Amino acid sequence: MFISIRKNYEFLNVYHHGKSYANKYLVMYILENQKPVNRFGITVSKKVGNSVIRHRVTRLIRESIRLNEEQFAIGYDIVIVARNTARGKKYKDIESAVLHLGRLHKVLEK
RNA sequence: UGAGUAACACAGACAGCCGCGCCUGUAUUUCAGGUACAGGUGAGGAAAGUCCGGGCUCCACAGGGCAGGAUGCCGGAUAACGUCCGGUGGAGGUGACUCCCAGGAUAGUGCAACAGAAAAUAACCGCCCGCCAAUGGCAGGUAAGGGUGAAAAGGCAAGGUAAGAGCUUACCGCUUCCCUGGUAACAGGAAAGGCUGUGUAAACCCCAUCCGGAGCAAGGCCAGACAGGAACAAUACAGUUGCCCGCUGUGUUCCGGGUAGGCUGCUUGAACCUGCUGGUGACAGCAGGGCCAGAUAGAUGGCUGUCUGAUACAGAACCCGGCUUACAGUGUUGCUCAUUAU
RNA sequence: CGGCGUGUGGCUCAGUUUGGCAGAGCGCUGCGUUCGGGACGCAGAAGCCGCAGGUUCAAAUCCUGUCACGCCGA
Repeated sequence: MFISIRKNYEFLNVYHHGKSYANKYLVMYILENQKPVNRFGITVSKKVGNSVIRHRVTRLIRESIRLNEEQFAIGYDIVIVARNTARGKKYKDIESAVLHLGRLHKVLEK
């Protein structure tokens, strides 16, 4: 499993000093961390829905990262924020949104 | 067959591949731990809302009084409850059945808008009688009638009367007492009384019963970091809630500085399943069986295939008993009513 | 886990304590005024008081449940 960002100050650091791109379903913040690994964080706000819907979106994003982790360049902190429109979407939609944002950030190696 | 009513049950399943948390075992290693492999296990009927009750932990092993809060027909169940069961009374339904915060208004206080004479110690119109200056006025009697209102001073009939009136009587209602049945609420019956009083207690209140406070971020252990200064006070301050008493302890407040960790509590329980017994029932007892989540930014997911079609509400966070609310689609059983056939 | 508050015309708020008529300002519509507009004056419309049930003769107000939003503490 990938290494996750856990503490609130780490999230705030990425929000304040990182670069962001967004598409229809997701927002991706990215910041270089001078480490030999990537760290990922997932944020789903209460506006997206109730606990079951938020958890579902979190799982889809996590699965997308797990299956595509080797494509990412090394040495970044990456935070993915789900938007309201992400509720109820299928796995293929979320995966393509993640890969699209990765290409915008030019961190995908393929 | 149709309509209805009540009580339950399910909440997608199976197979393959790739992944996650926990436990156990084996191997390895830098050995309070990490990694790899194998096996086992892994969200709900409401996990939800947090509306009640309890366990557990700490605070004087938990005290007294006032205040405050909750409950409210009777009996029972339970660890406890505002929950449940069985009755009583009332309401709805042809019925099965369902619903009801259902104590006290002669303990006291308050309120009853508008209309109406009057909203609670009744005389506006009307009716009757008397007097006078007589198509009118004054004094008195009268609650049968009128109109107002949500509600009008027991209802209705007969007797009675100047006109009337529980003034008297029959029936009904109410109150008191007695008898019978029932643990009781209450029901049935008999007698007496006089209708001296309406409604509201989900108005204040009274009565009875119950309630100490805080909450797993409770509480305990380990490791680590830092820097102290000022003010107040033993008639003070804190520990526990609003207040007082009692008890215990010695600090409290402000400024500045530091603090991003780990372990435990953490799941064997007033539990669950099956059967028997007792009880109308809630429930209780006995026997047997197995262990059935324990995460800590938070574990159940993705893809493919089959099953007509795969879809509702919704995610444990210390635990348990209830209540309330949300919910696609199904299934089972009992009972009631209507129609038809035999 | 514990506690508090707010839902009323299109918008911002009173009224709830002590039950009986739903109000104010801005905005909107019409008329007047002005050469025209603004300002001003006059008149008017617009609300099942978040939802459901109950108590009461009568509920925005009292009681119960529920929904949404906001805030505070650990």
